[in-house]
Amino acid sequence: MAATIPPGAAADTGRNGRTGGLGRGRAVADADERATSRTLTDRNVAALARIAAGHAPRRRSCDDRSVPAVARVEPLVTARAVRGPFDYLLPDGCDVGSVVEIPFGRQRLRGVITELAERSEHRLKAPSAVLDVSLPPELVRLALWMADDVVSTRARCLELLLPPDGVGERIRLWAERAGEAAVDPAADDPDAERYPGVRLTANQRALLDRLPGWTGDDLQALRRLEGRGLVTIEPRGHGRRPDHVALGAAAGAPVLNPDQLLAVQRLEDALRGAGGTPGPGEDRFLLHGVTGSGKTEVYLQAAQRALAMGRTALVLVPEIALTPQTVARFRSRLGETVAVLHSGLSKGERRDEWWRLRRGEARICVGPMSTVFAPVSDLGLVIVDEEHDSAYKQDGDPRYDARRVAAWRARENGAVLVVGSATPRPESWNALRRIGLPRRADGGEMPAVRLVDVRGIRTVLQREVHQALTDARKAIVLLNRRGWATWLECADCGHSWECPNCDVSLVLHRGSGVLRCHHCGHVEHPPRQCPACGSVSVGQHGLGTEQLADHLPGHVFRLDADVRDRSGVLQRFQEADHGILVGTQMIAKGHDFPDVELGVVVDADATLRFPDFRSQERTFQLVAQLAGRAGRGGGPSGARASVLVQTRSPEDRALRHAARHDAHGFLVEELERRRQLDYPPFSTLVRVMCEHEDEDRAQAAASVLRERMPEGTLGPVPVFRRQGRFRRQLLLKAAHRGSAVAAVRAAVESVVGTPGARGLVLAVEVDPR
DNA sequence: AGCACGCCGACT
DNA sequence: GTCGGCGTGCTC
Ligand SMILES: [Zn+2]
Ligand SMILES: [Zn+2]
Repeated sequence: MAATIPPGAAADTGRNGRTGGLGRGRAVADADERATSRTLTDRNVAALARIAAGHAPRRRSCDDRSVPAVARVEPLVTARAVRGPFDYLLPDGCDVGSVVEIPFGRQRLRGVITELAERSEHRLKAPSAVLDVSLPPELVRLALWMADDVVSTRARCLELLLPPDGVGERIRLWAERAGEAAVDPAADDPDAERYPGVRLTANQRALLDRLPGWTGDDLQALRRLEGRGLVTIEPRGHGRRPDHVALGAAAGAPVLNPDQLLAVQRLEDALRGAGGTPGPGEDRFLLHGVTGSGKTEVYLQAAQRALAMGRTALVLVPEIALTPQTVARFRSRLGETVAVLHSGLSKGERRDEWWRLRRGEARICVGPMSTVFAPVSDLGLVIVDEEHDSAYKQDGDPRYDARRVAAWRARENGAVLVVGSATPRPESWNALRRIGLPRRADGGEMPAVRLVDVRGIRTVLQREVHQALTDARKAIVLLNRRGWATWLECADCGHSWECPNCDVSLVLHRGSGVLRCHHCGHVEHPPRQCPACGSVSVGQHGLGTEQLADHLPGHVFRLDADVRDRSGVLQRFQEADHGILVGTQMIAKGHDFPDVELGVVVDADATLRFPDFRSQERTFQLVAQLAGRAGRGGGPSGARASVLVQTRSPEDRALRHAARHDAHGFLVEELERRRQLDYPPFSTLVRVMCEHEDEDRAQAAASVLRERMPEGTLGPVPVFRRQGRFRRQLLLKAAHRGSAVAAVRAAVESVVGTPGARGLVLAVEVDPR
C-alpha cells in the first residue's frame, strides 16, 4: 500500500486541515490505522535487520525503482546543542515537509522531515505519529537556507514557518433542514403555506427559516426538531477569522494618474514574463514614490493582475499597527482571498489563516514580518511596503531580515519583487530596477524644509522655531528620547545614577515617578539627595519627550512607548482642530496628517552623530519621512506646510539633500561614499557579540573566538554592560557574504560546544542595523 | 531541551 | 556513609 504512494504525494498538497492541526495527527498505532501501522512495524523489523547487515532498506515502488526509506528529521527544539538531523524510518506517504512526532531520548517531540535518504548508519526508530500539518518543500528549503544565512538553527527557523502548536480546528454544531422540512416550497412566495403538512409552532417555523446555520441558544429546540427528523445537526469546523475594519462597500478601482499607470504596466509586463527565465534583477523593482503618491494603489492593481494569472501574492508592511488599513483596502477590492498573518492574532486565528493559505482558499497574505512565511504556492508577486523601515529586522534569535527573505522567496518562485518607499535604502536603489512616482496623487506640493542652526543657542527650541510652533494651528514635533530627563547628576560631587545591571544612566520618568533603565527595565525611586555627598541639588540633564511636551505652547498630545493608549492619542490629534503632537520616531510612521502645517525635528544631531555608517541614511530618512507626513494641503489659507530641522551641522550632506527633497542626489553620493569605504552594499558586515556575567570570561571567549574567525576580524571591543552581562564585540567586514557567514558559523559553533562556554551568550548579526 | 550519568563537598 | 550540586554528553 505504501509502495504505491509516489514521493511528494502527501507532503506537497495541503492536506485536509480539518481534522485539526498539530497535536492531533494520526497516531501510527491508533485504532483505525491499525492495519497500516502493523505492516509498517513488521517491515521496520526487517529493515532494521538489513541496515545492521550494511544494506539500505528498500521499498518497491510501482515502477520497481528503489526509493528512500529513511527520513532525516529536525526535532523542533530551541537548543543549539541539538545538532540534527536525526534519522527515522520513513512512514508511509511522508515526504520532505511532513511533520511527525518522534521518540527522542525519552521525550516525544515534533519534528520536520527535511531530507530523505536510502540508508543510515544508526539503528532507526519509527516516528510515533504523522501529523496533519505539512510544509511545502519550498518552505523547508527556505528554513534551511535561513538557518545558514543568519547563523541560527534549522529547528528555530522551521518553527517560524509552522502554524502555532497546540490549537486544533474549532468545532461547532451545524444544523440543516431535513426530511419533510428539507424543501421550503414557499421560499419564493411569502404568502404560500410554509412546510405543508408539518405541524409546527410559530417559533419552530422561525427556527426552520433561519437554517442552515450554526446552532446557538436554540440548540434544545433544534434537537427536538432533529428528533422528528426535520433537522440534521452535525459537528463541523468553524474557521476563526480575524476581525477586519470594514471600509464601506466594495470599492472600484480609482482612475490612475499617468505615473501610476506606467508603474502598473511595468509590473504587469514583469508578471507576464515571470516564471520564464528573466535576467538577474529583471523582475525586482523599487517603487520610489513620495508620500501620498499612490503606491498602495499600484500594489493593489499589481496583486489583482497576479491573481488573475492564477498566482498568489504577499504584501508586507512594517508593523502590526499598519496592517488593518492595508488589509481593509485589499479586502474591499479583492475580498475573501485576502488573509492576514501577524503575532497579534490569537493562536486559533493564526492557525486558521495559515490553513486558508495552505489550502489555497486565500491567495494573498497581508501583514508584517511573519507574512513573508505565508504557506502559499504559485507565488507570483512579493511586495514590501516602506522598505526602508528597520522594523523588517527581527531582533529575536533567528535574526532574519524580512526583506531578504522576501527577495529569496521571489527568486525561488520566479515571482516579481516590488519594494516601495519614499526614502529607499541605498542597497535597494543600487540593486533594483527603479520605477518612480514623483508626484503626490492629489497634486499637492512638498513642504518647505529649512535647516535651523542651533549652535550657540541655549534654549531647547530656537526662537523662530518656538514662534512657528506658537503660530501653527497643527504641528508635529519629533524628539527621539523618551522620559523627562535622560540623566541625573549631583551638582556638588558629580555623582550620576546608573543602572546596577547595565552601564547606562537611568532615565527620569516624572509621570510614573521613577528612574528607569531603558535597556533592562530596572526601576528605582528618584533620589531626594546624593548618596555620595548628601547634597540635595541633583541636576536633571538631557531633554526627553515628556519634558518637551511640558514646555510646548498650546494643546499638546504626546506619543511614545510610555503612552498607554497610543491609537487614542493619534485619533484625538487627527480630529483636533489645533494642537501639537510630540513624540519619538513612531509619530513619523504610517499615519499621515493632511492638515498639519508644521513639522519640527528638535535634535537632528542625535541621529547624525550616532557612531554607525548608516547614520547619514537614517538622518535623511528621518527628515524626509517627517516632510512626507506633514501637510499635503497646508493650513486653512492653503499655505505650503513647512518643516524645521534644528541642527548644529547645517552643512551636513544628508540634511541638505533632505531639505531639497533630493533622494536621488543623496543616494548617489551615499553609494559613492560607501563604495570608497567598502561598506555595504559593497561588503558584508558580520557582528558577533559575546556576553557573560563574568567579565574575564566574556573577554576570554571573545579572544578565542577571534582566533577562529576569518583574518581581518576586529575586536574584541568592550561594549557597555547590559542586563548584568559584560559584552565584547567582534566585527568582520567581508567581501563575500556566503563564505564569511559560513566561517563565522563554524567559529561560533566550535566555541559553543566547548567547556568554558557555560553561561556564554553569543549573538551573531549579519548586516547589523 | 530534557534527562542520566558521574564525580566532589557537607550533612543525617 | 549517602544526598545532591551541576558539569558533561547523548538523543536517530
Ligand atoms: Zn553628590
Ligand atoms: Zn539596566
